[in-house]
Amino acid sequence: MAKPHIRLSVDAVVFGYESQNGLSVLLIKRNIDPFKGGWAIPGGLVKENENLEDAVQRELKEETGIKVNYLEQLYTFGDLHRDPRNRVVTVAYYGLVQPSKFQLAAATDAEEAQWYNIDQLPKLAFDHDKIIDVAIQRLRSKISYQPIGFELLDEKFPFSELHKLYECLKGVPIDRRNFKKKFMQLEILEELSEKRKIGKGRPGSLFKFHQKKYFSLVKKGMVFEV
Amino acid sequence: MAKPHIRLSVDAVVFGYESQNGLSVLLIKRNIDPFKGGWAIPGGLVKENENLEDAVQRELKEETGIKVNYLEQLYTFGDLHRDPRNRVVTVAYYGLVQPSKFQLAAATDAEEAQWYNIDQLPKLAFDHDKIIDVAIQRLRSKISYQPIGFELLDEKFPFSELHKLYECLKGVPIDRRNFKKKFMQLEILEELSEKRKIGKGRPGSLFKFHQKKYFSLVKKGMVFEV
DNA sequence: TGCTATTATTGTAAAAAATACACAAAATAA
DNA sequence: TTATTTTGTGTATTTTTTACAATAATAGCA
Repeated sequence: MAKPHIRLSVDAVVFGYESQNGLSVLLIKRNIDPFKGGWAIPGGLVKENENLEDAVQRELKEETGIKVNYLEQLYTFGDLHRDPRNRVVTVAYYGLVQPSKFQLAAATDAEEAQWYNIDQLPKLAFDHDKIIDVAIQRLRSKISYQPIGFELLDEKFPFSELHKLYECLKGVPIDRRNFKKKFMQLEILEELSEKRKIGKGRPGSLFKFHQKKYFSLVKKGMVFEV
Repeated sequence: MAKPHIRLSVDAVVFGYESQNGLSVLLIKRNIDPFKGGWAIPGGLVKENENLEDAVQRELKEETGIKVNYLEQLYTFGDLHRDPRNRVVTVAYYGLVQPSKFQLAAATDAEEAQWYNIDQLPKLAFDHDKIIDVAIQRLRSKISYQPIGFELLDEKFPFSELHKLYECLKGVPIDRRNFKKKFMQLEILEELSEKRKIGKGRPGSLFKFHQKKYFSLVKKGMVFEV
C-alpha cells in the first residue's frame, strides 16, 4: 500500500457586489462526498504541473463558469482534520467580480453555483466558513489601502456608486462630501463629460478609474488611503 | 511506478534584532542536494499527521535549535520549478526572536546555522531570496499596526531601544519626542522604577510591554498605530 | 406648466493630529 | 571641574480630519 501523502488543493472566495444587494460570495452545491449536497466555495486539487493561480482559475471555470480578473492569495489552511477523509492542505484565494458579467453554472459543468449575500450564508462544508471570514476581513481592510474596489464596479460609474461600495464594505456610514474630497485629491479618477442616464434625481457625472494616474501616484511615493 | 504528487514543505524566515547589528535573518548551510553547501532558510517537508505550525517549529528545532515565540504565516510559494527536482509547494512563515537568547546550531543537529544581516545576505537556494523579500516587507508594514516589536526586545527595555528598533525597521529617522509622545498615549507600556544600569549618559527608565493594557485598548475599539 | 421628491454638487469653520524644534537634567569620561 | 553623552519634557505651527447646509438638475405627478 502506498504511503499516504498530503494532498494540495486551492479554494476561492469570489466576491460579487451589486449596489442593491451588497456583497455576495459565490458558492457551489457539492455533488460528491464528503458534504454531498452541501454548499462550499469552489476549489479542488492542484495538478502536478499546474501553478496555484492556474488551478484556481481552472476550478472556477469548471465549477462556475467564471473567470476572475482580480485574484489574490488569502491564506493557507492546513489543520489536520479539515477534510474528514484525507489530509488536504488548501491554499485559499479571493477574487472580485461583477456578478452581472457572468451567466452562472447551469450552463456549465457539474455543480450548481449561486450567489449568497454574506449576511445570509448557508451552512458550509469543511472549514469554508472560516475561510470566508478571513476573506471578508482581508477585503475590508484591503479596500482602504489598495484601489481594488473598481473591480466591483462598472468601468464608468457615478461617484455615488463608489461611495455606496465603500460604505457597504466598511460597514459604516461615510460622509459623502468628505469622502469625495479625499478621493478626488488622489487624482486617480477621470471625470467624464457623460452623465448617468437613468434614475431619478439630478444626474451625476460618470467617472473612470485611471490606472496610469494611480501608478504615477505610487511612483511619487504617495499612498492610496481612504 | 507511483504517480508523482505535489510535495508540501514549510519554510521559516526567522528575524533577529540587536540594537548594534540591526535586523538579521537566520540561515542554514545545506548539507544535501540540491544546493548542497549553499545557504537557505530553515524548512522541510510537512509530515502527513502534522500541523503546519508544528512542522515549522520542528524543523527550526532540528536545524537550528531555536524555538520561536511569535510565528505567523507569510505566503505560500508554489511556482512550478521553484525546486529543480520535484514539485514542492512551500508554506512560508516568519518569526521573531532575540538572537542572544539562543545558542546556534553547532551544538545541535545537522546543518550549520548563522545569522546574516538583511543587508548582507549571501546568495540563497531555491526562491528563498524572494521569500525573505516578502517577509521583510511584511514585517516592515506590520510593525506599524501590530505591537509585535517587543518580541525583538528584552522584557525590560529603555525607551531608546524601542525607538532605535522602529527606526531600523522602518528605515527612516523618527523624531524621538514625537515618537515617545505617540507611543505613550497608547498606554500599553508600563514604566518601571528601575533605571538602565550600564552605559554612559543619563540613565533612562526601563519599560515593559503590558499585554493586558493592549487588549483593553483593542476592546475599546482603538487601534495601535505608530 | 408648476409643484414635489430625489439625487448631485460644492465650501468653510472647528477640532484633532502631526510635525518641527530647544533646552535642562543626570550620568560618565577626560 | 569640565566636556560629552544620553534622557526627559513642552509649545507653536502646520496639516489633516471632521462636522455640517444650501443650491442645482432631473423625473414624476397634479
